[in-house]
Amino acid sequence: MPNKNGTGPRWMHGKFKCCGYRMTRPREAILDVLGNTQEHLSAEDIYLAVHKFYSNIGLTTVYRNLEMLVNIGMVVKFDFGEGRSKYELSEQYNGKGHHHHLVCKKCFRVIDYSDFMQDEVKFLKNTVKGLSEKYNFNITDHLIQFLGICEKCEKE
Amino acid sequence: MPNKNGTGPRWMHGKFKCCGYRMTRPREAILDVLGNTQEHLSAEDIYLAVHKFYSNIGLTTVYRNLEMLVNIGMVVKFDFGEGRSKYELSEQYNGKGHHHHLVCKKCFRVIDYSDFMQDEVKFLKNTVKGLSEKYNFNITDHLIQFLGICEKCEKE
DNA sequence: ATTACTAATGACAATCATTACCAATAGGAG
DNA sequence: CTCCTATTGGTAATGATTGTCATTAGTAAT
Repeated sequence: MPNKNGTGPRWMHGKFKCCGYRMTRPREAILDVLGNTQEHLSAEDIYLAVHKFYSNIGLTTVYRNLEMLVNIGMVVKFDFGEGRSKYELSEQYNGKGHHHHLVCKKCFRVIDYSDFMQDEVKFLKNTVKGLSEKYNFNITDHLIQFLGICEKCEKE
Repeated sequence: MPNKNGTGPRWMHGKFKCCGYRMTRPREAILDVLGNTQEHLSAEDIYLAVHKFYSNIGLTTVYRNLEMLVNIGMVVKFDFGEGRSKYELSEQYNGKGHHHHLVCKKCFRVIDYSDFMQDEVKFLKNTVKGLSEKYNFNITDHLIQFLGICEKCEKE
């Protein structure tokens, strides 16, 4: 599984070393799983996927590495209100680019969108600058999410 | 404590009946606590506050009622990444009006802001309409949050 | 007021995601 | 190849939230 069709985790061996981390099999496997899906995976989803190939990699290790990957900015952690976190590669690595989510409050289905970004950019530019100054707050990220009822749930 | 300085929970006796719910002491107390703070409270915070006045109200009841209040739209539940949810009265009731949050990733301090809303409104108008149509998604809410490092943590 | 019906409660146990611990293992610099 | 120490895996612990169930208390109708 590692390096499946050449897109494997060779990406960031460099990045890891820079940050003082070692490249290990669990890390390789976790990044591979995240790199080969369009879904938003939970820690357990990732554990199960990884487990098929390396049955000795433990859930604890998956959690630990996800935390580390979030810290160095390679992975983003989301809470869609399901009671467990979901993870995806950050926008430099995920092939989706900058996007946000539509979340169904009923079934928790998540739709990625990257439409209307010109409006968002305009809005953010002003707002981030203004808020940073007014509140002396070093803004590094934003979270934009639209909640509601998806097409399927609406019909029921 | 109920009806402290006249702002008590008489508000919504009507609302409750409409929805088929009964007005009970725990509900009154929970709404009172939420109505008399500017903080973002956890279920346990609320339990402790309520407990001072009515020591027989249980934590389970607090959870159950918060869930119900969220369902009927009187309370909003937030996840700021601390591992437990925070609650506040929804914007019709909280006296703050429409606002969003600046969240410190380090200490989890939360700053409410309601600045630059004209930019937000413009952005939302277009985007909500466009997304609803494109994805056949009935958008009822949005979540906008800015993350970063607060003034205090920046200094450390 | 009193009654009767059922929503709501409180105490406790159970669940489930996430973390802490610790002895054993394995990157990788030299 | 060796050594140092980051990393691991298994298990136990934690902590927020939810399920259970017998008891209590709103409230609509009498």
